[in-house]
Amino acid sequence: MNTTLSDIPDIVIGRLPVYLRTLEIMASEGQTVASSQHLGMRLGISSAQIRKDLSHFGEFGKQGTGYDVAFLRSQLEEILNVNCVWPVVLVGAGYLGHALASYDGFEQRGFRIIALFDNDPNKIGNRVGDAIIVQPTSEIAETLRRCNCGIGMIAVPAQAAQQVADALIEAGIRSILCYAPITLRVPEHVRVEYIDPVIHLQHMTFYMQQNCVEE
Amino acid sequence: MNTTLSDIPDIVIGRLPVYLRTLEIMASEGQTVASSQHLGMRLGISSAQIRKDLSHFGEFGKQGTGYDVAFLRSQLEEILNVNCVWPVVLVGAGYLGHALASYDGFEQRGFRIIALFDNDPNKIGNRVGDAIIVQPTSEIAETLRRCNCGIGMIAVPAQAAQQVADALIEAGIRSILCYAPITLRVPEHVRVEYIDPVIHLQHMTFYMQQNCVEE
DNA sequence: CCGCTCTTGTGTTAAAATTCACATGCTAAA
DNA sequence: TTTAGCATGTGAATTTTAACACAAGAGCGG
Repeated sequence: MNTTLSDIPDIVIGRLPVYLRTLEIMASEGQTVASSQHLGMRLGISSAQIRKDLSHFGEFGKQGTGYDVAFLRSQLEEILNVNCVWPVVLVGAGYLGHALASYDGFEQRGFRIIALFDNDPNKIGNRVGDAIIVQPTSEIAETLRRCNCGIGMIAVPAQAAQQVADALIEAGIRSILCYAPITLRVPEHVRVEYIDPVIHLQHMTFYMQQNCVEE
Repeated sequence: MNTTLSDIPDIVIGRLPVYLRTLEIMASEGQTVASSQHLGMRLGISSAQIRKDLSHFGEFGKQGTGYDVAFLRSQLEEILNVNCVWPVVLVGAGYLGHALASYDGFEQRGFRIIALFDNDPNKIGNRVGDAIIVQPTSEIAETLRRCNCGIGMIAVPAQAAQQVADALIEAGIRSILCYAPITLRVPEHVRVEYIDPVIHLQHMTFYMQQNCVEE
């Protein structure tokens, strides 16, 4: 650990949440220590990569033993800034929006959906999940400001997604997780990540011959 | 193009679906040609990378003009094996399973969910989406064989996911798209990709200071 | 036909990511 | 205490990925 945070490769950062997720599971299984080799086997990556990744942030292991699961977990939570709960707003109250708003896996891993927006008058006012009421998209800006919320998720149809992104950006969003199958145009200071299952499926079919029927 | 398909880096393959998706959108916008620079601007990557990626598969462009959108699209569809419709089975009929089963964006991009499984007796027999009936998980093997289906999606809670994956593998699945927040243990010949929104959110929060409240 | 502009495809270079390999140090058992 | 077995952290080597830069070709206006 002799570099500044901004020098650490983004690809390394991208693996840390996977390490953290695995440590959570191992903790729930009652395991108290984990070697880089053990972790690597579990994740299908090399032990050297895990050690090198972690070494960017400090020395968390003990020679001859490995890593203390609880300790490394807390260190990773701190590094990733998830030893707390981040408010997140969600736009889109379709099937996907419902699924996300109802998902109970966010809270324990650092996130809480605090608002759900849609511009369908039939949906506005409906309750989704335990405590979320669908609000009109016109209230995005105010909610973001009031809750000091920097993260948005977009779960609207592709043709509406850029417009929604623009509204979020205008309201000061800093990070967007986009489920719509498009690449958003955003200013430099806004980070966007994408989830599109078809991208993954098409990646898979490249390696699959045969078995493709119809049309 | 002087290499075999297996020599092409996986990271290159991973970008092709993004190119294809963008070409589909451009086509729907009425654009007939696209230069690598134009495409690169739109995607936030360099034009050189796009040209180099495509050059693994052939020469699709025209100097001075760029690429014909319809032609490049059809070439990419062929390369990715999505000029057809792949049958896909889905396991898990919770909120997420409903969202996926109801999503109309699969069909036009090469995939059709042909079966939905769950082991909750209260869900079995229910209709989801237009034509899908929830079946018991015990029927996975037979359905896979009957439909000659090689792709599965897992949308069950984390603690059930490995068991579901094992059943799919036992039934001869070749690729799995896993929405459960765990890393699956699978044999060499089975390809797995993962979708976990929290991984993306935690990647984002690394770069976000402040604004994290509570707990 | 000429000259200018544009864009591809690719050889080369540069940068980034991963793996190797080992000195160092901890643990446990005898 | 000594010895054998492990596992870390990290420079160095290797492999992979991305960027550069340009010759060659196409289009277009005059």
